[in-house]
Amino acid sequence: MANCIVFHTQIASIMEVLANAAVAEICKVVDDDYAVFRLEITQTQKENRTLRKKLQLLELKVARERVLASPNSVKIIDRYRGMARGGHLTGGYRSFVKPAGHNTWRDDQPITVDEGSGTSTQHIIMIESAEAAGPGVKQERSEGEEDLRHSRDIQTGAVNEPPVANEDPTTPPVQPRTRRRITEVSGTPNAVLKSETDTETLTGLGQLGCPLASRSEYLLYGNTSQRTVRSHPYSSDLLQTQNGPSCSYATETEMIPGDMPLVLDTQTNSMTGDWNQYSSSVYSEGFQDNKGEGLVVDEVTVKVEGGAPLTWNADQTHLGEGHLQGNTSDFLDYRESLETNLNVATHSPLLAFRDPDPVSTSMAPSNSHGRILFDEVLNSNNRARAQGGGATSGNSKEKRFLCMFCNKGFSCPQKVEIHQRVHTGVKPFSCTQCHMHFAKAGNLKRHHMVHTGEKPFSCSQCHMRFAQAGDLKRHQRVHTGEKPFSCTQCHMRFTQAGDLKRHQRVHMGERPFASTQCGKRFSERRYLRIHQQKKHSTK
DNA sequence: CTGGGGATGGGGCCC
DNA sequence: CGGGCCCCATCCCCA
Repeated sequence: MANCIVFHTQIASIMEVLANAAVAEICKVVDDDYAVFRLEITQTQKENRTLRKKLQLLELKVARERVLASPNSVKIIDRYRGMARGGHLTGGYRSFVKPAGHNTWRDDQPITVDEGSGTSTQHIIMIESAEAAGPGVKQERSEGEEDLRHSRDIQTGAVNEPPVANEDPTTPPVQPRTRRRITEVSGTPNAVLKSETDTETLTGLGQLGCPLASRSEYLLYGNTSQRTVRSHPYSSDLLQTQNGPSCSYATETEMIPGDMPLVLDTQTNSMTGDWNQYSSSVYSEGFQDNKGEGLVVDEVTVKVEGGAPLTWNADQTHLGEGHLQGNTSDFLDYRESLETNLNVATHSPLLAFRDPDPVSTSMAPSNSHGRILFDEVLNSNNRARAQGGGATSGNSKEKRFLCMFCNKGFSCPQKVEIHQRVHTGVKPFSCTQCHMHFAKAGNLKRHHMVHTGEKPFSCSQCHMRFAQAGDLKRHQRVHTGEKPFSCTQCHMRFTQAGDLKRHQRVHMGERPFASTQCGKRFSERRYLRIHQQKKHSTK
């Protein structure tokens, strides 16, 4: 019995020793592998850092070479720079900026009053062809001395506080603080787009490493998104890291994507009513030139060639609900497209500094907008074709001017500028007799017939008259019986495409209009409206 | 739910 | 190059 006990004790001790040995072995193996793994990670990270630095150096070098080689090839021109230097920009010019369909106007919305004749707030960015090596964008500082002062103002201001105008210190910051009557803002030189980059405007570019493009083939036409950063409440953080007042670009190391403030988070307000915050920061240099003050514009005179000056009175603040119901969703759709299309987002003013992905943001040396655009253009052709709009080469009329929002190609920069109003919501042409605003002069002219009652198109088969030829054409299907739009799911045929589309909701069971109160959904907006009216009357 | 007209948005072409 | 115009698509509203 005693032997048996001793035997069991021995077995137990042996097993314990074996178990300990096994655990030790396992631990050793794990530790070894872990150490190796960590070592590999560390080495990879070091390699990445080294390569990144090399890449930056190379790009900087190429950029400088290009600046020396071709000083005139890329222009981002502020036609108002001269005004700013002359000290006449205390009020700035206003960008009449509104997201398409944003159905409320605020007094402080900046206003742009020009047609695509080269008198807009936007800038042109020329982009190198895909064949050219290295980044091909140079950006001309546009604010000039005004901007430098602005930068200093921000830098000396309190961190995380929005820029405050000096004109009226009694007014709370960010609130509209001045009311100005602006006239003849469109009287700026039309030749801006053709002007050459002078040497003065190159100041600071060497630091920026934003190169000039030679033999430019594609042009992106747009805004400088760094403005978004500057007007952002956190922008002072970014600005304070800059090397000099002439440089408004932060380098990659300065603008750590992961730590980057999400501009859109703030600007999301713009989608829910504070569009002005976005529009001012991105599109209105007047805003910048006024050190961030929110501006109130009472009245703007739009000079339209051959016509009487058109005025928009800010007191007529609201666009008609009916006119904008659809457009609101248009803008939201656009925003959604930006958010779901990273390629677009990288150069969108909305999202230019939003991307927290260090890879995408590090694409650009110094995070320069130009490089982002450059990268974008390299990929633009296929996408533009996919979007059905932008053939950028191979056409009889080469469309080498690209929209910076959707990459659609146009044959000349003015067309791009006009087209980009689709995205920016800029509507420089205002009706003198109502609140309506239009992106194109022709649309305003056409709209004018609403007020005059002019209906030059008369039906030959009935008494009906129409203001537009297309309306007459559409009407004549009533007489001809032509119903070119047929439902694929039933026998129904329609004279209008919209009728077919509306009808197809019957089959789809689509109910896109939901009540915000009870969530009940309707196939058409009017049913929702009726429902809400009923709810309202029962309260 | 359909028919039909009013009106705007926006691209393209022409002068 | 810029303006004007045409045209199509689309939305909206009312009957």
